Amino acid sequence: MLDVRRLHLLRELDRRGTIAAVAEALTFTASAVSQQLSALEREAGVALLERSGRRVVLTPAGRTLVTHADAVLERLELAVSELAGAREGIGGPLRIGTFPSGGPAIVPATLAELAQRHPALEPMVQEIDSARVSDGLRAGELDVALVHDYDFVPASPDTTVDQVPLLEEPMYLATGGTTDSAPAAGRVARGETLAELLGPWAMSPWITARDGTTGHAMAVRACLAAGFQPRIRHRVNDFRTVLALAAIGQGAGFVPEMATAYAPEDVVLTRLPLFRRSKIAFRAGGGTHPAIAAFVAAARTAVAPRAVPPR
Amino acid sequence: MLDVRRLHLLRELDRRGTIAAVAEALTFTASAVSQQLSALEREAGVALLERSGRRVVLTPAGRTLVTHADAVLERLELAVSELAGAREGIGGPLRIGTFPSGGPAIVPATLAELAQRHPALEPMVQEIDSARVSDGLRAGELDVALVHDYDFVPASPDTTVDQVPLLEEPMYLATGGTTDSAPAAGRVARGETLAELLGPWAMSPWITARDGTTGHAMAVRACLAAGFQPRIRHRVNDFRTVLALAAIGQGAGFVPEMATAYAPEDVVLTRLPLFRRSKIAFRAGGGTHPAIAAFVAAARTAVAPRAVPPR
DNA sequence: ATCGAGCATAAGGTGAGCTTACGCATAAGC
DNA sequence: GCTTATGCGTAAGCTCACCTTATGCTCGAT
Repeated sequence: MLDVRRLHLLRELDRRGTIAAVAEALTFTASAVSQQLSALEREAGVALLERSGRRVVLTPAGRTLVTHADAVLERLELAVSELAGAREGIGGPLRIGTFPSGGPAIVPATLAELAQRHPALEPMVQEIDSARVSDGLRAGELDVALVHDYDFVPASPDTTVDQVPLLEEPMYLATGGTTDSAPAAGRVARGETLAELLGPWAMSPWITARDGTTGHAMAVRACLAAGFQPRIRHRVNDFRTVLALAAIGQGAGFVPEMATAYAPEDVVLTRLPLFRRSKIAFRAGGGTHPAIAAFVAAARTAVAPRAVPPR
Repeated sequence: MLDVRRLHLLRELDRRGTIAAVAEALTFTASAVSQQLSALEREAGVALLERSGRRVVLTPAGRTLVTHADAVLERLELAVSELAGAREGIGGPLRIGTFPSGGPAIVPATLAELAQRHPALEPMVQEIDSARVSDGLRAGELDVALVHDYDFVPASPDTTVDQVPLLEEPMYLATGGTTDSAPAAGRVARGETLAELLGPWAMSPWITARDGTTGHAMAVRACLAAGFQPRIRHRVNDFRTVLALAAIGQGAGFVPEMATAYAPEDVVLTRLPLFRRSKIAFRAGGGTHPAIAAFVAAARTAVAPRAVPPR
């Protein structure tokens, strides 16, 4: 019988790319991982990896074996969830990951709701980039996470992670009355196309999230879709800072609806036909875990009435 | 993560009923199994077994966990099969179980076919009662097995074992010309009902397979369906012996079509609307294993043209 | 050319998991 | 009713699988 712990290592190798990274993620030495993968190859009787430069890559046989590993581990996760359901009461630690802007807006309300319903639960919140969430979930550093994606930035499909929708917010264009190169017209009416709404700000400086984030990618691609390449002047992730900068005429930026509550008086907000979708992610098979189900329910209550209705 | 080896033990406990039986089957001591199951309960955080007299029975949580164990182990079996497919060439030992009457008829022809196609394969044949086949497969003592069932004796469904049909044979009634209480009529025409065909022999002595076999159960139930309780005089499994006894007027018996090739001259054979279905069984998920697929193909060739056409 | 990253192997320590030994409870047998 | 056998659990000890440390090799980058 194939050793499932070793299959787990192979799966992580497929995801993370190097033995060293797998070892680091699972707090082993690289030597231990290398030895176990060698043992797995012996069990399998087929070459699963081959060296490529100073790294290793999976052979076709190795990659198909990873798909089986995914299936096995998902089923084990489901079993764990059902066992947790069989234990009476919901309690213990729950490791929650959240994208940074979820911190002030969604998380506190959710945790308050959760604490009221399940006092024995010990939530542990940790900010984490959406891109690193799936690694964190698989490594067991997280049990559940708030993530989001935007139009123009499709989330990469990942069979090891399940997601349920939580919130769908329109994005707003934040601009100031006295922007360097602002058009003459002030507020623009709703309902027009993205190109029409963003076009007037084509020559304006822009405020986006930092490079490498999905927010940054969204901003650039939205502007490209509107027909121009944005000149990015400021790169900040915090939406309150974005709003403050826009208010003093330092450029145009995108903010989600949630952040508009913090908008200064003199910022001009234009609703865009562009959406940010917040979701709750957890390990595939973990949806039936009572603590995770409780978190989902609490989050939905906390963001109500703006929540996406449960399927 | 739940330990899959322990889940395997739990599954075997569910199937075999006692820890001692599991230990015996997997060549452990009962103590080792007991300790591992205790550890599994600790992992699970829920009671999985409880004592009942001097045995243990699974709790509801334990039973649902077994269904997950089945799924996980099936997927692992599938993974092993695909790995074997990735290895070039088919070779190594193949442990084959067969019901006793399959020995002379099907097995040699299949093995000859198999040896011709895959000389590196080392088939190992072992007679085994159909009732014990699924235990043998799960314990790894067998890789593939010839089994059969009869009308009136439904095979118990078992999700851990997959089966493919091989052969469907009519059963024949074997009688002698001078049976103690034979009816006047000799050979009976085909196509009549079971009651009409068996009825004349209601008062005859009968020759059936030994108690506790499916062949015995089939005989009794067929006679009951025909409206009488058979008086069983001889209990032998070997169909050639059944035919010889019937020929000398010692009673009526059932034989499958395959056995009719060995019928003595003076035995009377009557085709019955009653069938024996031979199948090939293997561990769930093992159907894609190249050696098993090769065995199935060879067996089909060997029994052609009487084989059930592949689906 | 030098250095660092990444992987593999050798050698050694340690804990998980096995066996043996024993005790207890229950069911069966006389 | 007492004895016996069966089945399970715990205690103690041993062994080997698996991890760490140490070392070397290869490849790519500066």
